[in-house]
Amino acid sequence: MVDTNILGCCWIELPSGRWFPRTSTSQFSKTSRCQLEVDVSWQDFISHAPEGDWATVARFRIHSFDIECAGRKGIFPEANVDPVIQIANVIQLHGDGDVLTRNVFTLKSCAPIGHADVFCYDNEVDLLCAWADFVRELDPDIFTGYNINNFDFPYLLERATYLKVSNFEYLGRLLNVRSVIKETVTQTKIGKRTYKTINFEGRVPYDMLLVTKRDFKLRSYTLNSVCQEILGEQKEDVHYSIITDLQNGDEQTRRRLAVYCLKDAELPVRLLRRVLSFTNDVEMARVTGVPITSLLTKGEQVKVVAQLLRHGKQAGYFMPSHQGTGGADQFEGATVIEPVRGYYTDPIATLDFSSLYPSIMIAHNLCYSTLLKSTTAKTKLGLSDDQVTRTPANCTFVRSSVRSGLLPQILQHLLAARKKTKALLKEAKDPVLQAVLNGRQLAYKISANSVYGFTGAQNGKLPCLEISGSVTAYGRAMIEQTKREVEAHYTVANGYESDAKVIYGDTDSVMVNFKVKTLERSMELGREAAESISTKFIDPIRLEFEKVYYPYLLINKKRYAGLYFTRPDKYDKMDCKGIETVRRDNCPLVADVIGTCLRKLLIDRDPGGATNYAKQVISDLLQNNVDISQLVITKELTKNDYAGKQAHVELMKKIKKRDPGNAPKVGDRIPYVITASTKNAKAFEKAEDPIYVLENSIPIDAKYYLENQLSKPLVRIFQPILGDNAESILLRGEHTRTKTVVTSKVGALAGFAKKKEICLGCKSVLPKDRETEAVCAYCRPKESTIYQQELGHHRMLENRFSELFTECQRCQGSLHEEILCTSRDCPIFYIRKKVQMELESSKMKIARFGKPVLQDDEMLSN
DNA sequence: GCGAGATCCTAC
DNA sequence: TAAGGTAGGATCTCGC
Repeated sequence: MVDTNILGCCWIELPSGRWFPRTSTSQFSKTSRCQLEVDVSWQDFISHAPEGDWATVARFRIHSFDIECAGRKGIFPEANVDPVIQIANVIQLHGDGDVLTRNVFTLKSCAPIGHADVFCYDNEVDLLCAWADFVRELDPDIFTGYNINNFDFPYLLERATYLKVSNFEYLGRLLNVRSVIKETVTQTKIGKRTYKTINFEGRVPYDMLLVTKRDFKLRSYTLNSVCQEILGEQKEDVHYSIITDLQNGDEQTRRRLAVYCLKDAELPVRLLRRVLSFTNDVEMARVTGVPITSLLTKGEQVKVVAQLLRHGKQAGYFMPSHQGTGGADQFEGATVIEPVRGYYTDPIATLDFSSLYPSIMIAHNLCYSTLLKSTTAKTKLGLSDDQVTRTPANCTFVRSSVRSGLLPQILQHLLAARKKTKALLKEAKDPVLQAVLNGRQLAYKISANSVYGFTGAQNGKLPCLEISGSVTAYGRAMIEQTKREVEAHYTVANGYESDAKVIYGDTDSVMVNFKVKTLERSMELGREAAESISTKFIDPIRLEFEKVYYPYLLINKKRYAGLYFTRPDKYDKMDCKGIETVRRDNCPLVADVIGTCLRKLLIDRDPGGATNYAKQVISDLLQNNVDISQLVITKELTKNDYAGKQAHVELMKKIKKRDPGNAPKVGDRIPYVITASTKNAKAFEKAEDPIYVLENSIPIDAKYYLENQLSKPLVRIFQPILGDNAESILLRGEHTRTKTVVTSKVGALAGFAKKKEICLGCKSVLPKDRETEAVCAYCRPKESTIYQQELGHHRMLENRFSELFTECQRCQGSLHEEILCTSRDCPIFYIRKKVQMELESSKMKIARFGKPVLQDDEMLSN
């Protein structure tokens, strides 16, 4: 055996020519082989299905369910105390439009439901037993629901164990194998976290909460909010404290609960049908060779490891088991070209390296198995200069003529497979097949891109900073070279109309101002430049012309907006990068205003209209005419211990005391609004739960929203267009005068402040002895007219309220029941609440006019 | 008032 | 044995 460990980081060459890990045999059998075995076990029966066999995917049986438990006030349900009272089930075949079955298992009687079977049980043990039997008989391929991994499944299993329900836990397809909760406690730098995993041999738990969190960037991830965003429909949101009351009522209130529960089981199925994520995940599982569940519960690493194992085995390699060094040295990343900030009314062409990092790794044969670790390795192995490559990061790799690396092979396979899939996609007619192929080509792309990250993951399975550092170093050199080539070639001296200028670039792209007037010419030059510069790089590195921005607003590094053209005749979209419109850490008001202003500026090219609009919004804001749902800021709670004080963290602590059952946990996004308070109060002291604010009429700090939320983003987008007086135009003017704020029901002063009654006609303060009257002496002659006005206003509010009420009833699917919904994601909820308050106050105003006088016809009719 | 540091979220 | 990476803007708190 020849030890050549200088070649490669930890590989040993055996006489047979095969490559084995340097780790001992015992370690190998404990880790690598285990992984290989798991890799081809039953778990990914789907991922090993033949690649062309997409039709089988469409017939998987999906079982979606949702449980309700009777919790206690202020306490999150605990499985050894609070009973499971209902389980709703919805069954569907994947790819089918129609639901096969709907049913609900209830504790105690429940009135019949038109569209679902109802099974009632007198005791909980029978209910759970029957449900488990139902699952086994149904024999689903896929379990789904919303938050089933972290709530419904663990709760059911814990509850069944507590109640000693016999045989409940046999929920998988293997006889005699129980589904058990495995808890792993991990200590990260973020804090202590426990993960729960449950085995269901032969079935795939596919939690839609995990899917939406992974695939969509949303302000809120409640089922309600997600459905609103993705399906465009709301569901009612019943506060957990009401559920117990409904259960303790009669068969009608339990039916009410069952309908609610059924909806929660049905929505995940609809989500699944809409987002096609399962199809994509099946493809991803096939491409990478990872069980589908891992795609939701684990990170990017497992995919790369699985591919390394699969391809490595084929090529005769074994993967070494790496001991995490916990190293913390960072390596240098990509270059971001210093932007030439401004508003461009010339077309700006964008050139991109496609799949930059994968193509670098292929082009330079960067791999664990081609790295020369020591400086003497080259001479020791007798390699000549043209057999090795020295990277800009000062690392040496052997060329593919000596040995072709494993990573480049994997990447080539992925890129070639993607190309093939895209060609098939072009010819595909069937929409299901199109979706499958699109998912597959996407999986190939994502897979290829995560290989680089894997080599740079220091706490990962097999980090190799020589590779990742070299990749980024090549990238930096390439973007610089591209910039130089463009600016050197496209000059007046070379016969072009102007000297081209690279105004910005990030990692793998350059934005070029060719200083030409038309889209056509810019595209033509862009294509030409991409073509000619590509020839200066090694295969398969390619620079491509992708799009033209016209006009283009370049605010800062990683912050810009522009109209995106791929053809000269019509823009594809307005593209915003890094600007408030795409960020979730501000309130919707800011995102909407900035979005609208940008559209007015870039699409309509109407700066006047944009400023007027912005001024109007500022005026509305200061006059409290902006709906509270527009002012809700959400931020993610990312850890348990924070160094400094922050609004969302302090609010979380407040809610924990007030309503512990509803307290947010790490990983949740916390919604809050900023309320008016003492003058120099910090923002974290003024943050409050939007619903609490609404229910207690706490005034909003409009000034905060103007000064700390709206003003800077507005100035940033207007300044490049209007110049330095943008700020004075927008923020100082008649429209910024403030109106008095509504008084609060809570707070230190609320008990002392005595509201002075004013005349409903001229708004003058009424003298003390006439406070109960509606108008002052001066307005007395006009009293009838003023009354009519108030009445008209009151009626308008009544109509508005009844419209909103009907809308909520429609949402909850019933027109003759009380509305229980308190969804903090629903704008209608906020408006309904607000109109209700206004209606109350209007009623009181009208009462001040006294009893209607009978002679008045108008009043008689009321 | 200013700068450092923490934090969030995004671009690539 | 849980975990792709770095660059970077914006905002807020806190200490000076």
